[in-house]
Amino acid sequence: MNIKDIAKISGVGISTVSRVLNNSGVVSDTTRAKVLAIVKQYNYVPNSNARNLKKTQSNTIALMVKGISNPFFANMIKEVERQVHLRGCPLMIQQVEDGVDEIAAAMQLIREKNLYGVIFMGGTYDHSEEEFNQLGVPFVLTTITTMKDVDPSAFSSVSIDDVQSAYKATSYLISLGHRNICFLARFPFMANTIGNRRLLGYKKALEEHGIEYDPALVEDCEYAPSFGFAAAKRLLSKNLGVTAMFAASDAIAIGAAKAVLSSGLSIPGDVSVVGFDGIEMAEYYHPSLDTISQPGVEMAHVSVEILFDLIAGETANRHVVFESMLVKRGSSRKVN
Amino acid sequence: MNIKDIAKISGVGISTVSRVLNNSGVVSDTTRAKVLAIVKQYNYVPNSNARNLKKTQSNTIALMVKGISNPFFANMIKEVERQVHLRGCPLMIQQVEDGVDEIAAAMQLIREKNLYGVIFMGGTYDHSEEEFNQLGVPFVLTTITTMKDVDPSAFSSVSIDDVQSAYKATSYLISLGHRNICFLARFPFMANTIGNRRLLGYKKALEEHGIEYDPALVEDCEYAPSFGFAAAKRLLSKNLGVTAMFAASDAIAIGAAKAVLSSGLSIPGDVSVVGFDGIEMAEYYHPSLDTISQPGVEMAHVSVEILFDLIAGETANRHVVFESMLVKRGSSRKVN
DNA sequence: TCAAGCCGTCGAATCGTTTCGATACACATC
DNA sequence: GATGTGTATCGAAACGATTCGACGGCTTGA
Repeated sequence: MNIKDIAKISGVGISTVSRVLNNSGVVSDTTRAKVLAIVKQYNYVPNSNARNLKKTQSNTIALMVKGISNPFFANMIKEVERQVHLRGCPLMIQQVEDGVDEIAAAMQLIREKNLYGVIFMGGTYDHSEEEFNQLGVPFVLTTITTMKDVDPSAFSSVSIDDVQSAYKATSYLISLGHRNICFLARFPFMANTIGNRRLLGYKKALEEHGIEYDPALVEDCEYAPSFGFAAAKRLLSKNLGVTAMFAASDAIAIGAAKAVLSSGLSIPGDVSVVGFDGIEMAEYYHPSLDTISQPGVEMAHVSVEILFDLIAGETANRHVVFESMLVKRGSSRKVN
Repeated sequence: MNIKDIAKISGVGISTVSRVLNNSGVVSDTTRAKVLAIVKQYNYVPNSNARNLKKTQSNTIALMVKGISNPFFANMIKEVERQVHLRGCPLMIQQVEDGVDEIAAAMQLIREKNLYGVIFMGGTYDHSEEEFNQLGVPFVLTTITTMKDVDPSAFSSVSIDDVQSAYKATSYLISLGHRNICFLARFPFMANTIGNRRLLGYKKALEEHGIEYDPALVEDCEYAPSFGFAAAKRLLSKNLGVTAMFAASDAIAIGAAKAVLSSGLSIPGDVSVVGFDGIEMAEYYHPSLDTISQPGVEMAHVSVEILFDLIAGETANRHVVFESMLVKRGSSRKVN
């Protein structure tokens, strides 16, 4: 069943059917009604391959994401899918494995599928302005840090201020009287990752309060409970008198908390713990974990909004920086 | 840059380029090398809209899923994406909102995009054999229950035995001496959902051990911590002398555990808790939660495998039922 | 009455592939 | 030298949509 069949059955020309379906050009009301009836009757759906071929553009949006199963991302993906779907577009999701060039992967997809737009989510991008520009379709960087100094007018982005957020968390712990605060995050061998940016905030808070930075208090670990657990175990075994832990994700915090609790220490009695992200599980941990919460759903929502604005012809790139929120639930306490 | 350009630059015919790119037909080694060099030089990627149009079939796989952000699903989705990607196919993900007809949504996508195949993940399907058959492309049902009695030869599926798994968990708690065991799951107003199937197993275990089934011990709640928390609170307030809780998901179990712990009761001292799924967070909860673990990654893997077998021409449908595993970690204890 | 203008419609060309039938050449066979 | 058999290649016709230029018939005003 194709447009030709519909045309024949309706007794009109092919182009008339096309115009009815696309609401373009002029069609008399009677013809329109007639055609729509036939379309409905035969349950006809236009073939998007043909349509996209002719228009040299598809309505598909691609999401390039690092780590689909990360709960914070999963939540954002859900909202991205919902919003994109709401706008009548299919969503293609591609996971970017470590070591894969995200832009190159997206380029391939764009050329192959004539994509409508791309959302990049998570990770650190080592790309120049030209590489971004080569994409040739609208795109938005969501919760992404860039290694190279890219001119902000060359792309749109949605993020939080990682330095400031980590500063906030660390300052909070310091204000509670903590001095030996450790920091758990992932520090790959490159600059300006999320881990490094949060480390900057951590250091800044220490410095401002006259606390010397001790590298032994910083542990490298991936953003998952098992790694947080191991990292916290390593830290505790160093006997540095740690009274507080700040983790760069709730998943890490949960693992770290487990390490603390299973060592017979209490939270927040012996060790205070603050996480990052604001995932639901952290709230239902026992004790409920304090955290720096990111408005993931809004961030996803705005990302899609910006993308479709760009698609609609908006030329000015936008950079939306959301405010993170320190959520106090009871996994930290005052010491003296 | 299209195939015509490549042909012209290489000094060969269009069809020769096509044959080189598709490894079909005969092409001399020298010509092949020459063409491939040009393709590489110009970074040419065939337009899949044109290709799919001509072949009236795309290489795109669609995943229809209920609740992307559910951690158990998120983990499976990750593996599905990886496996599909590995086979060189793009993955389209569509979230199925409550009340939406999954098959109809898939149908639309199939017609529109000439899909290669579809994986349905999660939920309860109220569809007849004919409706499934109408899809017209290979498909696999993963962790899905069906309301209608569909002839098993009409579809492929990957699942665990929900009745047996719930039976296993309940029997375990009974063997530890528990009598007042409550059960938390979602019971929508329809038959044969996952919740209902697990309820069957729960009941069967009770019956076999001569324990009378008490509806007051069963609470309806969605598969998320907040609902588990609320449900457990409700239960505890009934003062039924509950000594054990069996939750139909780890997310529920985490919420329920929180309710128990924050009521001043201990786990497993006062109440034993057993979850379902085997997500990472449950292991790092404190105490680590016992659970019925499903091999999600393998299930995802096998789903993709079956799908591609079907695409490759396999005609026999397969039903793979995985074994669930009772994982004991310390959130249950013996009572007398 | 006729030219001008508008409305509604049509058909043909086009998008970038795949694929089938045709062709051109080299070489062996009789 | 005519015929047959491969091998390597080519061109043209699809696939199913969009869109532009053209056209027929109607109204309108001079």
